[in-house]
Amino acid sequence: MNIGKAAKLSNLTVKTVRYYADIGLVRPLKNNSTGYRDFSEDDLARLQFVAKARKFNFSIQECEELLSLYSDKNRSSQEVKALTLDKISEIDAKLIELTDLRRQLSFLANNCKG
Amino acid sequence: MNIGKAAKLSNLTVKTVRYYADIGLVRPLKNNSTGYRDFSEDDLARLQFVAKARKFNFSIQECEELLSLYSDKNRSSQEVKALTLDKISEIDAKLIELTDLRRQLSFLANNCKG
DNA sequence: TATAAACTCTCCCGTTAGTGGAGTGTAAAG
DNA sequence: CTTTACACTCCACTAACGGGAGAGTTTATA
Repeated sequence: MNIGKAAKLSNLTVKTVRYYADIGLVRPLKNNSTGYRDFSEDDLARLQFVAKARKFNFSIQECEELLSLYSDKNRSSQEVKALTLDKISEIDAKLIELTDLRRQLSFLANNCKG
Repeated sequence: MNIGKAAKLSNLTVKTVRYYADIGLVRPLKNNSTGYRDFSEDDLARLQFVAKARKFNFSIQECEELLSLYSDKNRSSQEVKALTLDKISEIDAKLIELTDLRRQLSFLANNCKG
């Protein structure tokens, strides 16, 4: 699929998708005559995953680590599992903090006469 | 308190705190003779709040809006309440997405022989 | 079939939210 | 009293994009 469709389906801008292709986060085929990028379903899945993870300040490098869980055959499964569990506990910490942030704001809203 | 303590208590780096002071997010007093910044408890509270909110990609501008809920007397309380409720629903959306991200990773970990 | 609209490309500069380091002054501990 | 820790300014650099120019491509429409 073309970049516009890939962007739409992953909730990213065309600019961002192009950037991700430039840094090798996805590697779409390139049409030799037109130069248009051609994104596969796998590319799309990666984009969708990154779009989510980036929202929570996982850096692009961390996204790459997480993506490698899907595809990298060079890692031992112990290593993969350990890394995954690690990221899950990071997410759990974020969930707690986010809930706390919500509580703070709720408190504000409730104590507001408006 | 000095910048080092403020940084430690807010889980930010000294550099970041200095940056926040530069852009006026906090306005510590300045010792005339030494040039050292002097952070109040209120400054600290602001720093702690921003430290949390920034983790979830609220921009600095949004952080300022949220901080104004605490202190800005020029806003009507309706306006304040509306803004707060708005941010709370953003947080709720983030909570859902984050939970979904966790689910995806858990699935990976469970299906991993490691 | 012409042509306009919509999409794509590369290139380059701008922005946000910082980080790193040099060079220098200040405070505290031995 | 001097070493160590902490503070300051200033400048350059980074990550992760966004804006827009200038040019080619594809699709819809007249």
